[in-house]
Amino acid sequence: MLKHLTQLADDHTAVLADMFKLLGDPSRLKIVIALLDGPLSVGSIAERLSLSPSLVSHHLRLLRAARIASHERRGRQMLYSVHDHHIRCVIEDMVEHVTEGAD
Amino acid sequence: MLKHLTQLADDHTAVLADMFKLLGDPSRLKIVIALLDGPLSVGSIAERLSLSPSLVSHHLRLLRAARIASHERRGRQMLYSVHDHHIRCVIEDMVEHVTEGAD
DNA sequence: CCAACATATAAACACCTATTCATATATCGA
DNA sequence: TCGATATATGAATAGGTGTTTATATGTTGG
Repeated sequence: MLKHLTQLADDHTAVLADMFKLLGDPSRLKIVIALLDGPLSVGSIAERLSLSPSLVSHHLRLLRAARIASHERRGRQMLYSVHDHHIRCVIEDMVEHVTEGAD
Repeated sequence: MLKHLTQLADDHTAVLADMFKLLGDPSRLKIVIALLDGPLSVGSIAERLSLSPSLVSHHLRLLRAARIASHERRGRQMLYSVHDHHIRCVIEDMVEHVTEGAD
């Protein structure tokens, strides 16, 4: 178990940073937040967020590679979901940080 | 109060994304993690992480602007600290996501 | 005031990445 | 199988960004 964050090895922090970087793009963050509400197809995400299906697909591939999103085929479409609940915690904590910061 | 993350306006998610983007750089993330252990001067951060003081100063300016870090003068050096506790939560949650993902 | 130290700032560069456009793959209905 | 739909992939590009180098600002002690 990890007691102090300072014990993190360099390559671990690199992986961590990669995760944060993925959430650091507005389009991708919106996609993740949309997925938190429940599984969605590529097309419905694109429509909701006014993004091209191609762009959404690109982003989803990265999110999948980082285990942030998972996918499952449903007919001719792909249903994407958020892989685990920690992502929701991460985002909610950051929302609190931002809203508290607003004086 | 915010019930669902999907209620976030576009400009709010943009601010959120900016926060994540800041943690998305390895050097900056290491700086933040180092600061979680307690206040540090620019020079000591640079020494600890083997980064140039100039680079550390650059990053700290961005972290300050995002209210992730705060600073206070102590003699001729500046003591930097993490602004609030949510940042620690965010990072710890992400650590859990990453370590769980490793099968 | 002056030298030494600590931090900040500015410009420049190399690298990365988000987006678009075009094309490919895959699934279903007829 | 064929056309239509849904998603994925590849190349190309424009804009952004981390890092370095050089210089400036500010603080302490003499």
